[in-house]
Amino acid sequence: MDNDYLDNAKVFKAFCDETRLRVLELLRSGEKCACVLLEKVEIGQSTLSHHMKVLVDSGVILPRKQGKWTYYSISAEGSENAARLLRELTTVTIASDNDENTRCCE
Amino acid sequence: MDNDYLDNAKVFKAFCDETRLRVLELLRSGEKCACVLLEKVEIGQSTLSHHMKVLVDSGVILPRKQGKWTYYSISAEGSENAARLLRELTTVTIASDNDENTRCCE
DNA sequence: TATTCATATTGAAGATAATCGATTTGAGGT
DNA sequence: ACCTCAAATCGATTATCTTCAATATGAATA
Repeated sequence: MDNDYLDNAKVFKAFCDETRLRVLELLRSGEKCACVLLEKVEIGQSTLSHHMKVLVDSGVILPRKQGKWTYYSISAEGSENAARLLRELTTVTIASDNDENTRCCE
Repeated sequence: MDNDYLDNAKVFKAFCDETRLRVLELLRSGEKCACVLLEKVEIGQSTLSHHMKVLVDSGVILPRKQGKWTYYSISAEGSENAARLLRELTTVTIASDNDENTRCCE
């Protein structure tokens, strides 16, 4: 129950940081190796690793290990899930202006 | 340019915090006065005010002042903007698996 | 198994965000 | 004008996030 809020918040953490938005933008043109991301975004290796973890945990980014390298790509499923969730969170269930909840302190 | 990242990040900050997700959920059933939100979410008055500012700044929530009271509601326009932006940020422009960017370190 | 290299993890620093109590602002009512 | 009350702002504290350097892990190779 309470965890739902935290789980949902986690999804959108992917889009809340400048560096992660930069990484996402790079991945829009296709799957990339971590080393490629590292040389394009100006941050340290451990910092990139941390951000990739946040992105993967959000479900928006998919990791693929191949030998020593890790490749990352945008997950269509994860993205749709995020979009669907955002819509859910902002869908007004009752449009009535005379809603009892509207009035207060009177 | 650089500000785009920060501006975009700001939109999704609305969904990154447990308390703000609680407020959003309450607003799904229609416009609410700040005092109603205050008694339903267990936080201090100044804290609620801070969160409402973040929500309004994201564009997802619309404030309406009426006398001493402020009413808040989910903005359909702001929500659609956020949904559209999320889709934009996660849309892969080139689906090709043979993308030159995929390969690295070889 | 020893070495190399890519990535993950750890630990510590600094930056940003959340929270609260106290005060201020601003609109209504007396 | 004064008082009242809702909401915003301020100042300080605590918590969370970002970042880096150093170290550990784990896969490939010699």
